[in-house]
Amino acid sequence: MTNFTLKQLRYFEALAEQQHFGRAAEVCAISQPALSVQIKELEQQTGKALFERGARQVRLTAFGEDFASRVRILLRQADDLGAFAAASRERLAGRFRLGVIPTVAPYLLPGLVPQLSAHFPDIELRLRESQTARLVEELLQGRLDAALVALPVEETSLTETPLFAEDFVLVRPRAEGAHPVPHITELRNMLLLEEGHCLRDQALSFCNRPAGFARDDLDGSSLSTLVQMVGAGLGVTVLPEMAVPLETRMADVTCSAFRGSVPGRTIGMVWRRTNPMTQELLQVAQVVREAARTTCNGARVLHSRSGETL
Amino acid sequence: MTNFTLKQLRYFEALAEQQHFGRAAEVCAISQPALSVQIKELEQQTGKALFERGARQVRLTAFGEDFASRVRILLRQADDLGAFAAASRERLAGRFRLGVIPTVAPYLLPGLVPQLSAHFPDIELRLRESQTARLVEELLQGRLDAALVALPVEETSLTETPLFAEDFVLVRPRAEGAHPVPHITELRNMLLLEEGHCLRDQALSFCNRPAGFARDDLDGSSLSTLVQMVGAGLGVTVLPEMAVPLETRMADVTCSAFRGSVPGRTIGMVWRRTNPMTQELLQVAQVVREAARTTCNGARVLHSRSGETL
DNA sequence: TAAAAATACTCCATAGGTATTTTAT
DNA sequence: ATAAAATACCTATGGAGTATTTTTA
Repeated sequence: MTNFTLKQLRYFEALAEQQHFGRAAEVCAISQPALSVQIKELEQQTGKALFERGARQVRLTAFGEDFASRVRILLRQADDLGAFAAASRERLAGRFRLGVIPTVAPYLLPGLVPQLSAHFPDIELRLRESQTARLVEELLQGRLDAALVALPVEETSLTETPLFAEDFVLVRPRAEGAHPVPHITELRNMLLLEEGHCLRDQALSFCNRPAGFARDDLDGSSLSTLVQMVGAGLGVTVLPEMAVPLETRMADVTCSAFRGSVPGRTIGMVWRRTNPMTQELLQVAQVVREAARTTCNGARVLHSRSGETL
Repeated sequence: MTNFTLKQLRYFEALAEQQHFGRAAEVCAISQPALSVQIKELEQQTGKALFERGARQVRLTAFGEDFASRVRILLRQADDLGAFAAASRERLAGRFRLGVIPTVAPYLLPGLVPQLSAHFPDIELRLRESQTARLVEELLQGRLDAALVALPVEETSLTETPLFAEDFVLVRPRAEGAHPVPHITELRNMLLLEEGHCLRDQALSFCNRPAGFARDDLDGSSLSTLVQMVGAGLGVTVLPEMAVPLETRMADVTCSAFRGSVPGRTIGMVWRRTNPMTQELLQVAQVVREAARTTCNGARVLHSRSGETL
C-alpha cells in the first residue's frame, strides 16, 4: 500500500507550494502533463483527493494539508540522508574499531589517539587491547575494523600494510650492566611474557631455542612486570625499543643494544581483505606511522608498497 | 544529489537485515541480480561503500551502519504516511471548516456539534458565524469548506444541497396577542435585522414591500434584540420557528402562525463545486438534517435530489 | 569445488515528452 | 474566448528477469 515514490512526493510538494500545475512542473523541470499524471497517480495510491482543482486555482484539500505537512518532514529527512552521505564522503567518519597488541598499545596510543582525532574529527574511535590471535579472530568476525600487530600475520583473508620496524634491546639487572653484551643466542635465564604474546614467540625465535628454553615458571603478564623481575635479579629479557623509556625508568635495570644480528620486530596494520574502505584505512596507517615517528623511540617508519592504494 | 528511491532504501534495509543477497532478494520478491544492481546504484549515489562483501558474509560498513539507522527512520515514516492515508480513507477526518449564518447558529449548533463529533470522531471542527455574503466570500477564497445558509445562493461556483424548511411566525407584544393575525403583507411597524442579514431580505420579500418600508431607525443586530424590542412595544417582527423557544422565553411577546400564504425559509448547505470531497460533504449534510429534525422546532427535513451523490 | 555475488543481455513497464482535447470562467 | 488541467499517444529510460561469469573460501 505504500508504493508511492519520493519523486511523486517532491512533485506533490512543489504543487502544494505553487498551487499551479504549470509553475510546479517548471519548478520540477518536467512538463505539465507529466506532473498531472504523477499527482493523479499519488491520489490514486492514497485513495484520497489531495488537491481541489478550481479553474484558476489549485488548492490542497483538508486531507492534502495534513498529508503535505507529513510529506515535508519526510522529504527533509530524505534530503538530510543525502547530505549525510555527501558529508561522510569527504572524510573518514563514523565508528572505527582498532585493535592493538599489549606490547605496542601503552607506548603508541598516547601519541596516536590525539593525532587520529586531529586528522579525522568525525571519527568515533573504539580501541581494544588484546593478543594477536584474539585480534585476528575479532577482525574476521567483523568486530574490529583494523588491528596493529607484529607482522607477519598468517591469515589469507586479511590484508596488511607495514608501519614501522624497531630493534629489541637487552634488559639486564643494573649490576650486570658493565658485562659485555652477549649474542642473543647465548642468553641465559631469559624471562618472557606468558603464552600467547607474540613478543614471547619472537624472542624465542631469535634465540633459536625451543619453547622450553625459557624460565616458564616466571612468565610475566606485562612488560612492566618483566622489567621489574629483571630488576629483582630473576633473569634477563628483551624489550622492544619503544617500551624502553616508559618501562625502565623506575626499575633497577640497564638496557643494551645487541651487536651483530640485531633482533627486532615489524609492526603493521591488518584488516579484512574485503573491507571496502581501503583508502581510509591507508590514511589511518599513515597517521600511525607519523605517530610512531614522533612518539616512539627508535621506530623506523616503513612505507606501504606501491599498488596498495588500490 | 538526493535521487535515490524509496525502493532502493527498502532493498538496502532488507540486505542489511539478511546479510545475504539471495535471501534479501527473496524477501523483496525480486531476483538476486536485480537487488545487486540496485544496491550498487545506491552505493554509487551515496558515493560510499555500504556493504562489505565477504565470500560467505555480507556486512554493513561503519558508514553503512549509520546510514541504515537513518534509513530505517525514513522508511518507518514513509510507512506511517501510507498508513495515515489508509486510515483517513475510511472516514471523514481532518479539519472541517463550517460557516453558519447568525439566524441559524444559536439554535442548530448546540444539537449539531455533538452529533457531528459522534459521527466523525476524527474531525477537527472549526465554526464561523457570519452573514451569507461573507460566508460565500470565504468559501470562494477556500477559507471555509462548507456553509449553512438560506437558499437559494446565487453563486454558480458553489453547489448546494437543501437541508430543511421552516415557517416564519409573527411576533407581537403580548398585549396584541388577542388581535387577529394579519396577513403578512398587511404588517405595520415591522422591526428587522440590520442590513446584510438574509432574514431581513426574506421578510421584506414576503411583505412585497420596498426596502424602505421597515423602521430602519431600529434595525436589530440579533434576533434576541429584535424580540426584546417587540416586547417593549416598538413594533412587530417575524422569527424563524427554530428561534422561537429560545428567543421568546424571556420576552413579553406572543407568537402566532401566519394563515394563508405562510412565509418561511429553506436552509441548505453550500460548498465549492470544485471541492472533491462531495461524498463526505453529503454525509455531513445528512448529519445536519438529523440534528435539525431532533433539535429544531418545526424544521421540515428536505432530502437531497438523486444524482447528487456524484 | 561450491556458494554467492557480479555481469551481460534482453524485455517490458512506466516516466516523461508533444500534441490535443476538455473544462471552467 | 482564454487559461489551465486532463487525456492520448509515443518514446526512451531503467528496473527486473534469465543466463552466465567471476570470485573467494
